[in-house]
Amino acid sequence: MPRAGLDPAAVVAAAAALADETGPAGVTMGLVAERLGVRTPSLYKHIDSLADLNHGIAALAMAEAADAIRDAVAGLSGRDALAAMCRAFRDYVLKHPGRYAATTGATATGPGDPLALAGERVIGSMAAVLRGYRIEPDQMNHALRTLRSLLHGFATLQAANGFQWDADQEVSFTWLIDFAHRGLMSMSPDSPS
Amino acid sequence: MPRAGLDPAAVVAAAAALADETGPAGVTMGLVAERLGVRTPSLYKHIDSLADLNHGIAALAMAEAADAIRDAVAGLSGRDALAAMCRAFRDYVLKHPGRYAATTGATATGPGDPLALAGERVIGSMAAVLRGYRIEPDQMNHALRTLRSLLHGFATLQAANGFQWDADQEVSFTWLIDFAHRGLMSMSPDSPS
DNA sequence: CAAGGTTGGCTAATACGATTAGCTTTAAGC
DNA sequence: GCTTAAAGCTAATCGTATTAGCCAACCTTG
Repeated sequence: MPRAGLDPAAVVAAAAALADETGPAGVTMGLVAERLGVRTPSLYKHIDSLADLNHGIAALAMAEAADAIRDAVAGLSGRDALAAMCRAFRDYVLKHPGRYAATTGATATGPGDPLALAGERVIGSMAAVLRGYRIEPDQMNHALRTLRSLLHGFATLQAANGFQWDADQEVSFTWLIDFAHRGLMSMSPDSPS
Repeated sequence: MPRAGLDPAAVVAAAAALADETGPAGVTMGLVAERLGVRTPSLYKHIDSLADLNHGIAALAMAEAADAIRDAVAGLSGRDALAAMCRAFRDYVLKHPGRYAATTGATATGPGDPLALAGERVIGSMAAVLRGYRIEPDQMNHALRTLRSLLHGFATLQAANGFQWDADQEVSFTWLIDFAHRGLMSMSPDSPS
């Protein structure tokens, strides 16, 4: 019996692809194994458990999202950077709804956890964008959380088809970006109360 | 063997309580049955499946959230209404993280689905609050989606302990409300671009 | 190149949770 | 007091995660 040449990253990658196709609940050890041309128990040579596999998918998704955002905002600033970041994040989640869904509920085990590190990279790119707005330094964390909430919320709701009625979601997202831009502008210290 | 006097609502209520205590993954037919003093198969006299039970939990959570928001904004308008609504929603999710988590991923089966109806009630209260801002009628849907995304995102991230660093989350939420208020104000048609 | 140990795959077995089948008793209505 | 639908039970089935233990394939080292 020839070897399949697997490693943890390959298993996680196959599971992530499966998650995107079937949804997070469709990620089963049997299906992942089948896709890799291997029997189910063999997966345990590379991952600890299904929970561990989901954690790996979440870390992969967060890292890919961080890359997408970093690339999107490179060379941009101000409102252009904000818009590019929002779209990059939203596009990533729409393109990979299953693996991003794995991040909801996944909790980092510690500061060195790849999931935590990837999350830090996302936050870092967001912070760079926010530097284009005149936010007081001691309010930066609040602004980051708010922005992250806005994007996470929109992306997950849209990915889950949570928006029932059918006004164009692309127009809504453009509206959201405008709203965020104006809100951030008005939070600068010399803006009227 | 005396009867337990169950009905679908009682089963869903017990499951929802369990979800809050153990997380959504902890909701198992066996545990729900045990909590109701009944054997597992008996639950199937009241619900169709575990998926059906989760759907019921989601509908319950959405209905309770709708009630909380309705009560919170009663008699208020403008910025006060916005703040009260945001806090009511956030507080509800923090108080019932498990059952609210059931709404992510639950999808309404049709227009008459209780989950859809409860969602409409939430949207309705949000729309009432937004009427205090001068939003163009054809942009109301965009504003609703944006507001919902913001709240859903913040509440779920906080409930999942997704905010790693430890700046006071209450202060962050106050900042978020201020941000939303200013953003909405500036989206009025006579505001500068 | 041959020996030996480590790794990655396999089959078989176990455990647990969801679900179904079919029986029995309760309780509600006539 | 009967009849009957509903609500509970036990027993059985099935799918999925996980573990145990075996064997072949690769890598190392002489």
